[in-house]
Amino acid sequence: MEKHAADCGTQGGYSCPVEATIDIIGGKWKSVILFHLIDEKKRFNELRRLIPGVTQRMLTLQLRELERDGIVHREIYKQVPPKVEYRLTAFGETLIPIIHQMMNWGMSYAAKISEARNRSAAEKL
Amino acid sequence: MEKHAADCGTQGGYSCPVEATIDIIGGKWKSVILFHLIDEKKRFNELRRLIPGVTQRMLTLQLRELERDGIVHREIYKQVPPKVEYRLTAFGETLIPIIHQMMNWGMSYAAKISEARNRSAAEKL
DNA sequence: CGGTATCCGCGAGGATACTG
DNA sequence: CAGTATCCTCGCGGATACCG
Repeated sequence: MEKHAADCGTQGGYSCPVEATIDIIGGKWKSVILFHLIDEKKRFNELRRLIPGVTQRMLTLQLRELERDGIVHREIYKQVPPKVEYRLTAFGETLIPIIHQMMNWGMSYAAKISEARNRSAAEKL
Repeated sequence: MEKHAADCGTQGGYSCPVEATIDIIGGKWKSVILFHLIDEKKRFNELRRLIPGVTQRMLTLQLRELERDGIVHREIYKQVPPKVEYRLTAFGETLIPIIHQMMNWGMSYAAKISEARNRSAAEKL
């Protein structure tokens, strides 16, 4: 690693700072999970209900990755029936501004996307 | 579509606004491409050089998707040797705040990620 | 309730070669 | 220079079944 960081601030094996970020939140469901954890901690099946498209398996996997990366904390209550709560860690909370920005953008322009895609799909005929 | 938007502002077939956003910029290289297009338009091989990990094929594919979604514009100069420039559209520029936020986060915390991953990898032994 | 375990298809994405 | 075209692999992610 002798190169003097071409143009971005190269760190941690990424060629560009946004690459690191997308590596963390780029999973299919991660940003959505984080979105739902912003306000308050949630139980596993709560998240499942909040995210209609996700399967149990995928929710588990994505949560495990977020846990590994130090973004969410998994609290297990030793009782029957079991109870597990997920919440953002302090580190995870540093992502909130990004999620908020993504939420705002999505609310403003989600409609335009379907529009643009329909247009280009129509042109293909 | 009769449901009254559970909790997020449901639009365009997404259950959550951030889902729409990640659908646009969630591709493996899209956010990095956008990052490099923020300041000024770039030629194809310029982008290749700026993004060491990307293959020619993937760069093309990701650019085509961004073009389809109305995020980038592709300007072809009819000459030999060919010259093609990519730049953000006005719509694409609405994503700049998100990219900036991702860049800032990446610069601040990219190091912590490798750290967290190394730790959890070490625990697995 | 909150998960694993297993099987499997499909498509994202890499490698290589060729082209206008 | 800026792409297609083709082939191939790998692992994401769905479906289903079972467990503490």
